[in-house]
Formats: sequence, structure tokens, C-alpha cells
Amino acid sequence: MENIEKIRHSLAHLLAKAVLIIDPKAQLGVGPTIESGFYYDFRLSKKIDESVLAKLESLMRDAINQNLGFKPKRLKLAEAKKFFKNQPFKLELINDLAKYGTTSWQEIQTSAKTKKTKKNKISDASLYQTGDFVDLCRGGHVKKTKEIRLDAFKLTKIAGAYWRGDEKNQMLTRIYGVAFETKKELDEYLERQKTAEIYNHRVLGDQLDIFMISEKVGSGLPLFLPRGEFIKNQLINLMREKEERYGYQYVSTPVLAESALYEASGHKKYFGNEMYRFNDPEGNEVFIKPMSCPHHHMIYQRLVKSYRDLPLRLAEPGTVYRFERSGALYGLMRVRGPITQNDSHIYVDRERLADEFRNVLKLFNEFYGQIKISDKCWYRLSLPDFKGKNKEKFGGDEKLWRWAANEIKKVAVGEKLNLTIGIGEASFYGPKLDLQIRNIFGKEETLSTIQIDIVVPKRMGLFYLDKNNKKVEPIVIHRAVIGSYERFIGFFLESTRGDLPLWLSETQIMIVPIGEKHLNRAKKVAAELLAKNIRAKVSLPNESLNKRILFLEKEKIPYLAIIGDREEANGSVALRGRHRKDLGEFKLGRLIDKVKKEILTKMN
RNA sequence: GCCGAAGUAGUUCAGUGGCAGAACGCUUCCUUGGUAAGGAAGAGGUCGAGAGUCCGAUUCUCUCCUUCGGCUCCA
Repeated sequence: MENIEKIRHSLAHLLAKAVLIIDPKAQLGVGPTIESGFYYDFRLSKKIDESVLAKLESLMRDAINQNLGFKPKRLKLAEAKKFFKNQPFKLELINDLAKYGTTSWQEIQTSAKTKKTKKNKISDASLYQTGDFVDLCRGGHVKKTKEIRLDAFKLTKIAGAYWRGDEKNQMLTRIYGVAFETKKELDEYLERQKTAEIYNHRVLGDQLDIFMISEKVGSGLPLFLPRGEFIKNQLINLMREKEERYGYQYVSTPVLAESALYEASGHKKYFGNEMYRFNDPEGNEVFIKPMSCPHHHMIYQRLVKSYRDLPLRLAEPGTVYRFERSGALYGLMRVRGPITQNDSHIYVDRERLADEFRNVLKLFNEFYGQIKISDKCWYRLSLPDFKGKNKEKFGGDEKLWRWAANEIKKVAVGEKLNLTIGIGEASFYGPKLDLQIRNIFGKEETLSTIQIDIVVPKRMGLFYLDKNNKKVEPIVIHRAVIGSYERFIGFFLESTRGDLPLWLSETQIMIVPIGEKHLNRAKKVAAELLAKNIRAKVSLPNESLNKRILFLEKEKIPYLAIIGDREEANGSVALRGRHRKDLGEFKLGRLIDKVKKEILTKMN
């Protein structure tokens, strides 16, 4: 185990020890290490707020200063149960470990006996009356607490968390901490978090007039401002051009559907509570579509008769709405709507599933090779879990599930994708391959997804006639290269820190006349650029030059073309890129060549 | 939905049980400029919403709403 892991794990114990001092009746949950730190879950006997964090930290420092050790101790099952008889969560863990035949559970770690010293200012002594703090764990500690730097950890926040991650269980109080080997690393971490507060997509979206949220319109219902809509539209056009080249056919389907459609697809059963529903004036129950698949399935039924009609690739920038629970909402990343999906359904037979899947990956590679959204994207193969708590979610033929999962796994491995596995992460209708990304705060999110559907076609009675004139249900690949356009814009803003590439900038070049006498030439230059399909605007000289340049820089306009006496005489502009980059003097023809070339590559 | 935090001008934030503040932005006027803020005046507020305590509440109490950090969920 790495040293930092030992430090974080040891700190989790010290946190639990400190919590027992301020709340001796607290029941202990689990306290694992996580990226950058650790947490510990408690059922507390009284309400706490963030003001206790400082007190807990100081109790932890006291413990570190006592230079405690971690002494392993083995207990028999019965002894362990007796020992933790007042700790129901620990008892549950012990019973579970015993049930699954594990023996390692018997490893019990004990902190060394501590003596009350003058330095020990802990007022509540009840813990010490029973001796020392004992916790159940697998081990992996520092030898002595002095190895932990007093200034390299910090308790950060309090949050609720369900016992064993299950909503049906009671909610415990989780206390989070961050910890590093040195103060320098901690400071760097805190600095990064501060930077993230400036460059997260909500702040950038507001500053750059990309989108807004209005309380009157409602939660999770962002409004796209002209610049945001411009970006969205550019992305939609780009995908349409690519997809049509890859053999996709565009369709468009209504934003509503009758209840019967979602009963047939199974969505009403699985997601009924998260769909917007209403009764039309004639009393029919109607849903706003939460996804476009069932609509596309209807088109399949109309267009496909035989295996010769496959594969059928339907595509649509389909706008959907979903009732997300209020606590799940987050900027553009998690909204109720509009969610404009870069949606497509590929209907294919089993023989050609692998080929089609490979073809989809090729399109992914083409897009993400061109658009640099992040160096840190990776794929997650999401498989069903036929033994876990949600096993009933994965319906249908288990053998077919395994076959489908294996087909896409083979392709993914063959394509040498950067791959992780997510057991139990499959959708209700099949295994999937998700493209994962971190948001600016470092939290993992799904950017887009390719899903195999082996359940719904059968349920909805979709079929084609094979070579033997036999009815067979197709397999559907649901895929969204961009995910949803809105969410993609969120990630893209964070990834570029708002420095959008030229092709996504509503204003590509701002012509900046130094004074009133240069305005006419500035207007002429702008007109010439516009005629070449370069989006140019003129900055009116009604403020000082310095001030205008500052504000245009804040707006993150890609290029400023300054025109004064010198440029007017030379028939040129002085070009300035973002972040004070002086690019020198450009004659008009050369400027147009440069900008057009950059627009075409679409690279950021 | 649950646990925690926050909500004062368009924005960033001060502040107070007794007339609501600053900076920037905005409007108007002066200034006509060489790459990160030229000057002056003015407009702008249900202090998130509602209820309660008080002679008096933006301030204290309660409820709700919204946003943020987590948990759960994510077709």
C-alpha cells in the first residue's frame, strides 16, 4: 500500500476517534480512503454543522501529537460480535463478512493504549475510561501517527450518505477530509479547487453570455443566449455532416407521445416517475418524450421488412425533457430540459453487430480526434450485475446479455480503448460503453454513450425477415457521440476555460479602430471579412483603446485587428490573439487565409 | 428527495434591531486614444418569498423557494 494511502486511512480512524469524543454515543459506519483524502460515516446522536470541523481537526492533531501506533489484534467471531455489540453497523459488516466465508474480517486494528498526559486537553474522558479506540478494518496504517504532517490535512465538508449506498437505508452523516504527504501538496490541491471555481461552466456560461437560469422559468431549465445557441447549432451541423457521411439518415419526431408508446417500450415502468405527463383536453394521458428511441422504433416498423433493409441508421437532434430530482440538478450537466441529444438508433442483425459497433467507434474517434475536449477521457464498459441489489433491473435472457457484452468487449479491446469496467452500470435493456470525463472539480461524469439494446425490440414486437423467411428481432445500438449538445457545451467550456476555438466563436474577429478617423476603414475591413464568411464586428471607438481591449479580452474574442494611422497607411491590421499575444502586422489577404484555414481545421 | 452551506443593486461583495452602502457595469456629458480600466453627473433595491416576535425586522425565530458541495438516481 502506498504511503499516502496509509496516511489517509489512519486519518479516517483518527477522525472516528475524535467524533467519539464530541459524541460518545455516535455509531460508526465505514471510513475508506478516496481520491485526495478520506471520509467516515457516522450516525450521530445530535445534529452537527460545519463549525465542528475545526474542533474535530484539533482533536485529531492532539491524537497525532500523542504519537499513537496501530496495533493489530485478532478476535474470534463471537468475541468480535461481543466487542461491537453497541456498534450495529460494524456488527452488520462482521456478520456479512462471516456469511461470505471471509476470514480476513478477523483482523482488528487497535490504536496503542494512550495515557492521559498534561498535553491532552480532551475534556470528555468517557472514551478513555473504556481504554482506547478500536476500529474494524483491513489494515494499512502508518506505524506512528507522527508520520502524519499536522499541516497536510483538512476536514472539508459534511454531507449525508445512505448506509451502504442504498436509498432505502437510513442516511448517515459523512465527514470528508483531504490529506497529502506534505503541506505543499495540500496547498496545491486547495489552489486547484479555487481555480475550478473560476473556470467551471456555470461561471463561464454567465460571463460569456452562453446561457442563463431564470427562477421564473424554473429549476433545471436553462435558457440559451445567442452565443450559446450559436455554439449548439454549429455542433448540430457538424454532427449532421459527419453522420450523413457515415450512412445515417436524419428524421424528426414529435416532442410528445401517448402513454401506450412508453408502456410498450417499458420506459413507463422503469422511469414513469421521471417523465413529464399530462392529460390532453380530451383526457388522453400524454408524455413529453424523455428519449426518442420508441419514436424511432415506429419508423423502423414502417421502413424495415427484410434483413436486406439492415442496418438502418436513424439520427435526430432529439430534444427531450426528464424530471430530474431537485438535488441532482447541476448547471448544464444535469438539467430537466432541453436536453438535445445527438441521438441515433442503429438497427442491425446479430451477424453485423460487431461491425456496426466498430463503425460507431470510428465515428467517435474521428470526432474526438478533432475536438480536443480533454486529455483525460476514458471508456467504461458497463455490464449488468445479476447478483447485486438491482439484479431485477436487467431483464431478459441472461445468455443473450453475456453474448452481447462479449461482442462489444471484443471490439473495444481490439480497438485498444482505454477501458474500465463498471459492474451493474448497464442500462435496463443492455450493456453499454460510456465515454467518461472529469468535470473541472475532478468529479467523474459520463460524456456520451453507446448502448446495446437486446430487450426493447422484442418487447415492442420489432422484427425483420431473415434469409430463411423467419421473423427475427433486430438488435438496436443507441448511441450519442456528443451525448447531449447542452451538456457537451458545459464540458467543452470547462475544458477550454472558455477559450472557444474559432469555428465555435460567434464573433471570430473584432476590428478595433484606434480613433474615430479609422472607423471607416475598420468598417470596410469588416465587410470584406464578412464577404469571406468570417464573422467580423467593429468595436466603436467611444471608449479608450485600453479599456476596449481589456473588455474584448474578457469576452474571449479570438482575434483583435487593430487599425490606426500606421495600418491605414500600409493597408493592413495589427493582429492580436487571446492572452496578450501580439501576432504582428497582417495584410488583408494573408489575414483571410490564416483565419479561414484555422476555421476549417476546427482544432482548439 | 435526503444531509450540509449560501442568498443584500445587472455583477462581485461590505454592513446594520431605527433613512440601504462600495466598486465595476448601465445612461448622459466631457475626453479622440497605439494594445488590461481617461474624467464627471445620474438612474438602479420588496436586502430570495411568506409568516411570527418587537414601538420598529434586511438584521432575531419558523416555514418555503433557489443556487452550490455531497448521497441516491441517471433511459
